[in-house]
Amino acid sequence: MDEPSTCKIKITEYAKVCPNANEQSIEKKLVIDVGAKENFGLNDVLNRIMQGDCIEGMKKLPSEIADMVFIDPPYFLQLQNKRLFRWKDHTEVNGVNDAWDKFKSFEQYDSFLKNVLTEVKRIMKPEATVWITGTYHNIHRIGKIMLDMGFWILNDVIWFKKNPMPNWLRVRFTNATETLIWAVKNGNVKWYTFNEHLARKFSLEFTENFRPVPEEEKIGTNIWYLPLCTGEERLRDEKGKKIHSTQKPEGLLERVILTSTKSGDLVFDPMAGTGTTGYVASKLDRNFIMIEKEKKYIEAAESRFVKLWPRAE
Amino acid sequence: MDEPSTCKIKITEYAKVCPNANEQSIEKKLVIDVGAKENFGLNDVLNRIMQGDCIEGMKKLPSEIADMVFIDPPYFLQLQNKRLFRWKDHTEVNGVNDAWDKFKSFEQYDSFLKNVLTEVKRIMKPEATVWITGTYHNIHRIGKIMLDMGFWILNDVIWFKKNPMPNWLRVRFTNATETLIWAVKNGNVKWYTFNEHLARKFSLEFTENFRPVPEEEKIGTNIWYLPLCTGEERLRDEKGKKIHSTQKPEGLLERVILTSTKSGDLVFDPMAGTGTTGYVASKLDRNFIMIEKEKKYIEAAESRFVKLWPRAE
DNA sequence: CAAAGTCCTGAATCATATG
DNA sequence: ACATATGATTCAGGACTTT
Repeated sequence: MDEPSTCKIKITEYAKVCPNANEQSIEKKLVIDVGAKENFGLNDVLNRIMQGDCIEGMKKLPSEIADMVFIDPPYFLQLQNKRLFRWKDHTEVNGVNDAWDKFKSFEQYDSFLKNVLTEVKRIMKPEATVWITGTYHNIHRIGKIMLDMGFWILNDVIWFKKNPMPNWLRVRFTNATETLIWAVKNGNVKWYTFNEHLARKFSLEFTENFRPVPEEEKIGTNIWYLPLCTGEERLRDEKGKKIHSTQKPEGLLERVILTSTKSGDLVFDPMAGTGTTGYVASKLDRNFIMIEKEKKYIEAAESRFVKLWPRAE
Repeated sequence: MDEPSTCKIKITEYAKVCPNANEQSIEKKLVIDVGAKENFGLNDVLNRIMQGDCIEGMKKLPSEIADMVFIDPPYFLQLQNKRLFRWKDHTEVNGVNDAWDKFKSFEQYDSFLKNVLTEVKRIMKPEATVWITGTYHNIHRIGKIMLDMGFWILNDVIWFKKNPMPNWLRVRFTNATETLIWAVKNGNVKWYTFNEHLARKFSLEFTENFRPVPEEEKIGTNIWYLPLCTGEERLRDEKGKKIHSTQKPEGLLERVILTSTKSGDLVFDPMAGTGTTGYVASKLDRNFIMIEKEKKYIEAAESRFVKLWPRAE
């Protein structure tokens, strides 16, 4: 809209930050090891992915640098190693079974999230906002921790999935939603960014496909109607296997970023996975800093940026 | 559907339970004081409202009697009075400001809810389910407590309000949802009641508002699209002032009761307010036990039952 | 080439019975 | 406590295949 682009980084600007950038090494330069320095300045990490533990990485970052933080933590699904088959074709449902989603106890999970949120709070600018995703497995634990830490919740935003996996044993409602908590550091923060006209647009996008919407009805509600991450967008390996079991759709990040940041803002993601947050941020003229531990996810993220950013001359 | 009506209580049956029932005193007999006895048997309280403190009342009830429990607790909106008026009900400055929603701290709120849930768990039959409502102010605290207590969450159900109060200051998304947690006592419970065909029906109503009605029913997703409690349904005093600031719509209780109970089941509500739970349960051929402290709410509830139940001969 | 049909799969705490 | 077999059929979106 009418926000000025203050510090947009594309490859030419990016090269200034990373002076040794060249055509052959661009993929390397996107990534910086968390252990590379004692502490990182903003220019060390701007529009880069820090490879390593997120707590360690965050502790090395300056305070009050991020305009918005997006956190997609492990959900701690506790699937109990049960296997679920589709009767029709005897195929097995490929659920989340990653090591990073396993915790020994609620206490351990809570402790991890509290440590994350403590550093996140420090890294946030005074007027910054934070988004965090979850389902009923984890979102309540997170919300409770945030309230206890003084975070002030602005909204619960409901992601209503267009194409959820149906509950075909019919023992529950089909779980078609995820919840995003949107919050500021405390109740005194008033000047955070909220682009209300875009919130309206996203809220009514699906309604308007089906019927005319009266003007008075055009409010930006806290429900987003979006499909899962599938098709071309889903990152897969040579064998066609999905690289990350819970890759978020770009559309979700677009909504998060467009409603809660301005052009040129700095978006921080401490658990980046395949880098959807920074990738979308960059496409939308925002800057980013991301942290991710697993190499295979980082490599997938790199492949996205290589396509996005033209090579340096 | 095809469930037999096992122990439906209308006024004639009710008179058997309360042998001194007669035309003049029916309204009194609906209510029983929590202090009336040391302990209550099922027949003492079946289809009656216990007047008094809910913890005290629950402690006097037998174990494992309820097939389903519905809890509409205080939401604890009071942290910073300035913000409240934006978020609750139709009135602008005159939102929820009731004594029952005031707690001194998160700890006090948590403690209250934990005590409630401890008794609720005891009162639930082994295969019973429990519903509890909230917004982002309180639902996360409740969810966390429930998980810690071993409750096993089946679903988050999102009540998407047809007519939420618009956020006219445009500083947040319009908060158009409330969340209901639906749970069993622990993860081993498998034979709880879930009427999947009705879940589908309710889910379809959402769809109907946004697109042409499909030929076949959709899956039963965890989103319900319902208006707030307004109009005729809203209980008001002589001056037209609403009696309860957060009266739940009957449609919400219909969905809760129809999807998770069978005809003849016993529904328990420890914080009954104006008695919507028992009123709807009774209309749907379920039995109820309710507890409520405030006399003005109980009188409003009585007025509903007087209309519902014909006088005894 | 368009249209229609097939196949696969998704953050899922999805059941029961028999060894 | 595991592991395995059985049972009996959900849906939207997208990629792919066939007509």
